[in-house]
Amino acid sequence: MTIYVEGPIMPRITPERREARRAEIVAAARRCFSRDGFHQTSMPDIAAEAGVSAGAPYRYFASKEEIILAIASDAFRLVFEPVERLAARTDHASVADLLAASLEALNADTVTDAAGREVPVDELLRCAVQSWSELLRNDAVRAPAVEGFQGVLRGITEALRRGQAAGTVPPAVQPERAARVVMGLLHGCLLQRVAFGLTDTAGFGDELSALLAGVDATSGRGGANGTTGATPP
Amino acid sequence: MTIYVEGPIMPRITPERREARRAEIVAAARRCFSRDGFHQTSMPDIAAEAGVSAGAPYRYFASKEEIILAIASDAFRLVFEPVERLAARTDHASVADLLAASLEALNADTVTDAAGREVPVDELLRCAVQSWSELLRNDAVRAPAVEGFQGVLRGITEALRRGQAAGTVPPAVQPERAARVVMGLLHGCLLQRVAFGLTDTAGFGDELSALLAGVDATSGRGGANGTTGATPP
Amino acid sequence: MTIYVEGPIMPRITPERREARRAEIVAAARRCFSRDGFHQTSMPDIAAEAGVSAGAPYRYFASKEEIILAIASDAFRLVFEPVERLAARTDHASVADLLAASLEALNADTVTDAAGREVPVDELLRCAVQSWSELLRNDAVRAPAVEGFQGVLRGITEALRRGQAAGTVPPAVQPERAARVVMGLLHGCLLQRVAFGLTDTAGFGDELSALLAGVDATSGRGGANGTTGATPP
Amino acid sequence: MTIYVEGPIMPRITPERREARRAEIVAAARRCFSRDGFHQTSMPDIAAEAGVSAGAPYRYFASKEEIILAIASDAFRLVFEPVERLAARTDHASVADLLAASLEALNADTVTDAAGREVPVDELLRCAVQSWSELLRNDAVRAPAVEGFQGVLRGITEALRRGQAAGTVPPAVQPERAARVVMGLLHGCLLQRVAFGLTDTAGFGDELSALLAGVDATSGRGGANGTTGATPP
DNA sequence: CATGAATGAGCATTCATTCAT
DNA sequence: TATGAATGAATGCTCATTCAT
Repeated sequence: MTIYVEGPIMPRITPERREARRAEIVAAARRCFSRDGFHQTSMPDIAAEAGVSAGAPYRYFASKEEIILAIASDAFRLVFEPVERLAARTDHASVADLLAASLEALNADTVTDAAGREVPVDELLRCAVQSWSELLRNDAVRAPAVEGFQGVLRGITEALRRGQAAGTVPPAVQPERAARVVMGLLHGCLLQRVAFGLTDTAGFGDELSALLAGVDATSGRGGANGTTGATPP
Repeated sequence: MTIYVEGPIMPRITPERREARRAEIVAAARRCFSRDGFHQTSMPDIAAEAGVSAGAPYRYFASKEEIILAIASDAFRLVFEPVERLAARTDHASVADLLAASLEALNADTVTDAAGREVPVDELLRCAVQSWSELLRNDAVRAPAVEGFQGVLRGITEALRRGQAAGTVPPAVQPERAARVVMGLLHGCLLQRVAFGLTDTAGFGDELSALLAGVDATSGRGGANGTTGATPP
Repeated sequence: MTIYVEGPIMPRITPERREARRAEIVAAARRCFSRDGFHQTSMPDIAAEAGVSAGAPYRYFASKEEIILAIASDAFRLVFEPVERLAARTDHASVADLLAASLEALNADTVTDAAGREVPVDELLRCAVQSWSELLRNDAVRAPAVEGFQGVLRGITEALRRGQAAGTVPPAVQPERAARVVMGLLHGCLLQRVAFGLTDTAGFGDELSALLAGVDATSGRGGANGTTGATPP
Repeated sequence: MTIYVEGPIMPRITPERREARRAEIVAAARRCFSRDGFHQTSMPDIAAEAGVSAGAPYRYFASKEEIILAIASDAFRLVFEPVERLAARTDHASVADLLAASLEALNADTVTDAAGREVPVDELLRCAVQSWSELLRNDAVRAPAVEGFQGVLRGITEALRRGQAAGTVPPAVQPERAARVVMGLLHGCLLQRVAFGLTDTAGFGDELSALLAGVDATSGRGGANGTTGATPP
């Protein structure tokens, strides 16, 4: 005898499984994009890399652009989050500290994403560089990127203000401008690593410290500062 | 309509005319690339923008990639040349001077190319960002770009060494690393300008000076702003 | 959620329930087809409109074509049945009577199908027009449609013959040809209603009467109505 | 020596050649559509039928829909033009004359299009039936079709009014309604020919005459129309 | 039985490139 | 030389259908 209860029938795959599948597709897309670029990668390429059929990605993303957007977001988050986190919690960070914190993420081999999955940093950084191109002409990429960037800038600015109050940041520093310098160095370092083959990013942060500290160190001397072209006799 | 009588072989157009035509095509491509991106621009788009037939660009460039390459080269040259030039000729440049010199180019509205033609800086910078994506996976773009970058780096390094000898650069500075910091700031600033809408690049260079000078300032000197080459005794 | 215990084979749903489900799917398909056309409607569209899963329609129909076939049949039946019914039972119908009977169905808002379900006439008529396209190249649609059409034609022909015997149809009328005229007017009227926006189908039938009666009128006799074929010598 | 005059260079193909090529593609599409239907015909099918490459049709039509539209227009024109032409020039047409004129076109094997090319009538009529489906949900097809239809209706209406003035149309006829009857019969006849396999459209028009004349005949005037085989003495 | 994820062939369309004129 | 028509492979995406759960 058959007993049955009317009611909605459960989906064939659990939300976890679905999420895992989506992540596989994202990971495959990231590998493809990192290797071949957003526009040299076709949707069939992504499907093949993920080991699924050509139609499968469309059950998880409405379009190729949506995949690009997801990966660009991940990439920007990787770059922005560490420095934002430090900026949020410290009251006596120096400029060099903030930069060092942000560069740290670039030096890791992998990061762990929100769902606990390991993601190769190098892939994400290569996607980040491509996302810069993308945001030039794609509002869906630009808007959140710009907003995220401004958020980080604000975070750093505030941290520097607190640092000035705490005496760890020189009073002559203009927080808004310095925040841009920190982000500029971060982006510049990122680019050197992935595009120009200079993977030694550690020295990068160190050198800013050295530049500042070096001046400081010599500060017995007067015009230790390089800007002063005219060092007095 | 063209009427012509066959005769002894001679170029149908003068070399000057040919060069001008090529430049028109490059300029059209640059406008398209700047507006729509390398891969969203089709060859017919470029031809239409240049006001020539679909086949015409192929008489000047073997392929679309070659046009991209030409424009990427122009873009990299714009970024590298000013700082390289300063580095080559000065014996007592400070770190901030070098950065200021390189940022200057980014602030102009137009530059003059090798053939004396005016080129909008903004277009070139947008193409530069896209070229970064391109060089990730295109050897023809990467090789000269990396070489150019290393050349600039060497130039700055040498200039800093000479600066240390001259006393305008603190001895604690490591020239190789500092050169990378300068280029990192240059690229970071460029990106902020074209991708994140922060066009105030002037303050950017100023702030590095301030950071350095600020430290200095704490050691007794007031001059908050590093750009002032002329610090009185 | 469905809980069930295996047991002796028995239908999981009652035949009534199954039939009702099938009817829902047909109704959903009819709405979709009427709105978007046979070929702009996808199977997922139909399933969604019916509120069932994508696979469900395949438990009732082997293919999309079978659904089209079912609906085309309904549509043709709607058009053919009323006139066939009148033709079958009358012994003294005039040409105009037959036409009027067939047009009546087109003027209703809904009809009741074999299972007693209300079906919007407009939906069915729109499907009928599409079925004409379909039968041009689909034998499964054409064969029954042509057979049905010929059946109606025969029915009308016979009715006209009986009418001639009864004196309600003029002897000069050729029954086969007149039957085609009746059906032609029916189809033409249908098309005007659904495709050309002329919903006033009532006047349509009236006018044929007028045309016939009008001629009659000019010949001196009062018989205002063409249905009165019975002009005695 | 080469003499040349600057100026626009002529296109490689003459406008005539271009027009001929376009006509070939239209003819190929018409054959495909007539055989397989609008939506079962793919663009590659059309290109192959025309003996050109897959991309070629896009140099003449922006999209598949545009090809459909062009052919639907041709089809509607074929149906509307003959009756419209007669209606425009006659002052003493009878209802039967107008119908006969419009049916004549359906009986031809080929018609000559605006550019003087022979077009098989059967193909066009099959496309006409499909266009009826198309106009149900495609505004680009519907708008001109409805407008054309209303134009013909007006033309017939006016002709009937003039006929009433001339005494060739009975005064009891309501011109608007009769015009719709004429068009309804035309469409119904068309459908019988292409969809239901009844190619004898001649008898169709004859019978309307018979229906009218038959009545008339009984009133003493004699067999007005040759179709009425059975004119009693 | 019912679900809905998955498949994979197919489609409309684009575009880098060629080449007859 | 310059033109622009033509090519044909490739792309993003859809959808009828299947089948494991």
